[in-house]
Amino acid sequence: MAGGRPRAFDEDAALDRALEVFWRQGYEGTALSDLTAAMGINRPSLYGAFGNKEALFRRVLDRYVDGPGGYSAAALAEPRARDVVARILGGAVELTTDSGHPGCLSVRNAQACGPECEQVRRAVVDRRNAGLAALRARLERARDEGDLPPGADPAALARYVFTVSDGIASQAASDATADELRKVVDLVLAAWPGQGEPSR
Amino acid sequence: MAGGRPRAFDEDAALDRALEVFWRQGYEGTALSDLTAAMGINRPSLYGAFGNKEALFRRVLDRYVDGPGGYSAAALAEPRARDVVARILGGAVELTTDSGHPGCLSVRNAQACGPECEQVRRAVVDRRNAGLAALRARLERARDEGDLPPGADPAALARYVFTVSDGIASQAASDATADELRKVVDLVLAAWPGQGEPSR
DNA sequence: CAAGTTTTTTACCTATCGGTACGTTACTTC
DNA sequence: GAAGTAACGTACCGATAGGTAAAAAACTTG
Repeated sequence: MAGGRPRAFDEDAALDRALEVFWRQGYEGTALSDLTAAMGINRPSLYGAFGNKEALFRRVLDRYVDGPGGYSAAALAEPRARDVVARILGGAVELTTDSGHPGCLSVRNAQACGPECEQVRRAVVDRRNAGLAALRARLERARDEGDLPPGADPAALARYVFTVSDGIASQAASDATADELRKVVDLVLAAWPGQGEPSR
Repeated sequence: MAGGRPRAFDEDAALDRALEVFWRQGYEGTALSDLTAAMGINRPSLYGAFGNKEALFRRVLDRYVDGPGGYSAAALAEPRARDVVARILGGAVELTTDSGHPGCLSVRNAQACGPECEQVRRAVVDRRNAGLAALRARLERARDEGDLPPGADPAALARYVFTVSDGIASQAASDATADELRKVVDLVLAAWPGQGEPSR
C-alpha cells in the first residue's frame, strides 16, 4: 500500500559490474570498496539489494554459470560426444582468454582460501562437481548409444575433460594465448576415443 | 665483532610451517597472525628473519619448487619422453591429493588476486612459465632424437602436459581423489604420440 | 665483567576490512 | 496534501590487516 523511493540503479547491470571485479580479482581479493566503486552504488545500497558480500558473490556466480559459463551446459546438447567435448574445451579457451579478466571465476574460487571464505569456496566446488556429473551422465549415454567404444570409461573421460578445461583456465591466467590453447584442444580431440588411428 | 643473541627457532623448520599455511590458504588468504602462530615465532622475529610477508612467500615458493614440486624438474632426466610425462603427471597427482593441503601452491597463487598481491602472482607465473619452457626444450630434444614422431609439436605437447597438470591440481582442490586422477593420467599416457595404435 | 650485537618481547601504529545506524530524499497510495 | 514506504547519502562501528618502536634478554668478544 505504498511504493517507496525507486531504485536508482539497474540490478542486472550492477551484477555485471560486480562480476567483472570478482572475475578479475577473485572473491578474496575483492574489497567492498572495489565493488561499490565498480557498481556505482554506495555501501548501504549494496547491502539493501544483495544482502552482503557473500550473497552478492553467489548471485554473481549464478549469473556467471548461466551467462559466460553457459557454453558448458549447452554443449551437452550436441548429438555426438566428440562435439560435446569440442565445445566444452573450445568454449573454455574463448572464455578464459578473454582480455580484461583472464582465467575462470569458477576455477579461481575453487582454490585454497582463508578460513573465512571457505563456505564460498564450497559453493563453487559443488557447482563444479554438478557440471562434472552432468558430463559424465552425457558420456554414459554416449557409450550406451555406441557413440563411444564399449570399453570407454565415461567417468574417467568426463574427469579428464574437466581436468583439461580447468588446466586451460590456469594456463590462461599464466599468459597462455588463445592460439596456444587451441592447439592443446586439438591434441585432446585428435586422441578422442572411437575415431580410428590418431593422426599425431 | 660480536655475536648477539642466538635465534631461538630453526629457520628451515619455520619455513616449512609457513609453507603449510600458504599451501592450505594461499598467499592472499593467509594472515600474518596465521603465519606467526604456525611458525611459533612472534611478529618482529618474522620480519627480522624474512623481511615481510611477500619476501617470506618468495622464500617459501623456492622451497616448494625445490622440495614438494621438485619431481617436475627431476622428471626431465628420464631417458624417454613418455616417462618424463608420466612422472610429471603422476607426481602432480601425488602432490595435490596429499591430505592436509589439497591442490598446488603454484597453481593456486597464479590465479587472479587483488591488486596488492599482483607482484606475488607474477613471481609465481614466471616460475611456472620457466618450467613450461624446460619441458618444451626437453620434448624438442626428444623429437630430434626420434623419441617423438617427426610431426609432433613439442611446444603444443608441453603446453598440453602442463595444462593437464594444472587441471589435476584444480580437480584435487575440488575433492577429486588420487585414484580418479590416476585414471586421467592413464588416458593421457595411452594417447601419447609415437606408440602405435592407442588401446582405448 | 664491560662493551657490543642481535634476537626477543610487549605494546602499539595507521589503514582498511566487512557491515550498519540514522536521518534525508523520492516515490506511491489514500 | 498527508501518511507510509523504501532507497539514498553520510558518517560511523569494532575487528583485523600488515608493519614497527623501543626496551629487555641472551649471546660473543675483548
